[in-house]
Amino acid sequence: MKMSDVAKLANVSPATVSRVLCHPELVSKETKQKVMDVINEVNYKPHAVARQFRTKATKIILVVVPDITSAFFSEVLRGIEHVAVSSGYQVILGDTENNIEREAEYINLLYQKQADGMILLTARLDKYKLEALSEQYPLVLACEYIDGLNVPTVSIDNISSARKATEHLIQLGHTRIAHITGPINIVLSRDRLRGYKQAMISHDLEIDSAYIQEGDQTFESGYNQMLKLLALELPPTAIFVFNDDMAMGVTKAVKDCHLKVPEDIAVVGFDYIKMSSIHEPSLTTVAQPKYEMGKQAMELLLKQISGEPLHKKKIVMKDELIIGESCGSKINVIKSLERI
Amino acid sequence: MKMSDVAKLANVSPATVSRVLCHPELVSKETKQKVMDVINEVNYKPHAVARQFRTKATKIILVVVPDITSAFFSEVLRGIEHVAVSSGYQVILGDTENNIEREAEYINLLYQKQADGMILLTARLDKYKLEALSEQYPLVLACEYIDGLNVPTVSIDNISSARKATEHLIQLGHTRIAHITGPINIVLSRDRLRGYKQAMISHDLEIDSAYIQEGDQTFESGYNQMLKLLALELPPTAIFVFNDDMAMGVTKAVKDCHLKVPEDIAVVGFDYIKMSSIHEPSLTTVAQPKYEMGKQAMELLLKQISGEPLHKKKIVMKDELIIGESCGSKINVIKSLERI
DNA sequence: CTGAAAGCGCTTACAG
DNA sequence: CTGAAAGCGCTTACAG
Repeated sequence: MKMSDVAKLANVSPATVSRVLCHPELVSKETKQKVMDVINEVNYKPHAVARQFRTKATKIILVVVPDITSAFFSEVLRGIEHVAVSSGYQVILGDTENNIEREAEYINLLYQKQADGMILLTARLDKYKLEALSEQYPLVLACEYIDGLNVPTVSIDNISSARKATEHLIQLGHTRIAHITGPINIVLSRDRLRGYKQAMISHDLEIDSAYIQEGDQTFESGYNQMLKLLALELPPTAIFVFNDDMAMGVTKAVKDCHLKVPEDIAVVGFDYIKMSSIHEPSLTTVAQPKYEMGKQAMELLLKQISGEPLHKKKIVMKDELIIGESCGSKINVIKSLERI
Repeated sequence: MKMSDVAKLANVSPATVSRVLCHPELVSKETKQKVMDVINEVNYKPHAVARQFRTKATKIILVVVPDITSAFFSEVLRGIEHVAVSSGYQVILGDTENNIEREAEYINLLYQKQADGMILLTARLDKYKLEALSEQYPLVLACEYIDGLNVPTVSIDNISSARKATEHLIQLGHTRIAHITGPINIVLSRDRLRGYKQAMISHDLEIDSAYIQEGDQTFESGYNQMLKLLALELPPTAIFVFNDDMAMGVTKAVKDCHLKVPEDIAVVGFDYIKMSSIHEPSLTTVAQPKYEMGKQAMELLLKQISGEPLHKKKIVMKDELIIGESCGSKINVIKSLERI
């Protein structure tokens, strides 16, 4: 059943059927009724691809994620999907499984006009390639970003949030504070490390390179890196960890060494994933507004698609230090005051 | 840049360019080379939608998920995506946020020929509607299913796995065994409840209706339902829980009542999500081969799309009882022997 | 307010 | 092995 069949049954031209569907305000009430009756009677559904082909708009956007099974990204994705669907867009999911080549492959979908725009939740590709791409197609970076890149981006200020997390430990009286970073080839890891260092330096605390270990984001690596730190001659009394998964691995390592969190070691994580409050002890951690970041990213993309000018290319979201039991402090929530 | 432009530059017809791209074996070596040179030089990418329109195949499949943020579904989804991408398909993500109407909306994408097929990870729609749909379009149910429905399905045998989980508790000597179900409008909940009852009856244990509580799958509801059970005059000594999220809520409730898992209450969960082994105590739980189920579902869908006859319409995957510390037993893994 | 006609960019059956 | 031509199902600028 196609549009011309509907037209015949309703005794109108295909153009009129199309107008009833796309621009009903251009059609007389009677004609509209007549056409709608036929459409409902035969349960006609317009052929989406034909429409896409004709209008040069797919109403599809592509979201590239480094790992869909991560509790963090799936929340962001949900925010994106929610806004997309309520704006009539569908979401193609691109899981790179942390593989840079797959990241590059998904970009082809844009060149092939399979999608009207793209949101990258991972930004490990070449800076200039991304910049060029962004000039040709609607593109938004979210969560991850690239320094000095002129592409619309939604993220938190990772440097300042890492600084605040570290300062929280300093304010509790700790001086031997370690840091487990994420993979150091990711900007997020470098920025959080920078925030940690800023806090240490501004409080005249020594940065001991043995206190800085690189993890790979997993529970296991948090566990292993913590064992290393505990084996030092002078182990740290507190640690700021790149993400909650590793922070949970850290507390496990502490327990396995017959020490206690927070009595012997204070721990701060990052992300405020669901498990961080269920975990025992519950984690003190930096919350990113995951769902909201997804929504903002999609809205930024929609603006680009519709050709609206962007007032702000960089949206910096507010983070929040959530105080759990893993540092032994009693305060409840320190909201970030900074805003850009 | 379109195909006819490439054709001009290469001094061939558009048909030949198309053949180079789609059926290179039909083109002479020299022509092929000449055309490929031009394609690379101008970086030509075929227009995906035009191709889809012409061939009546989108190379897109739709996956409908009740909740993308669930650790369980995101693993299944990853399995689907992996097979899809390596077969040249893209995945449109349909998150219903547990809303039946949104489930129905996504089905429209099939009627509008936006996708070549669909995998449903949720099956809450009308049975006959689904059966009719399955006759018209490639369709696979995975994880969830509908009794007596003649639609290709991938799942575990939930009744037998729930029976085994309950029997594990019985074998440890428990007689007062409770069960927290999932939302009872979902088949999975009803089937796991049935397995629980079968185990109790076949060991001549009384089924006390006060020992059966309905949860909503969340940590919080596991917590709340367990508090109810512990408030009974004669509380249970063991409990089989519909899923791991609720099982973690259960152990939290037990602790908050100054009791211990497994010493005072033994707990069995379901799903073997990542957290269940990190949790303390680690959970005894039923593992479903999540990733593998996703792969199988996609392969079943691909067969339907390519018109291959299906030997088996129902694929029943093996489950496995993972023994953690939450029941106090020492055995390691009881593999299910059943297979269909 | 409505219709006739063109055309979006490909692929493929047909002819040579 | 290659080309000319038709056509996939819509939408929209144009004419009336």
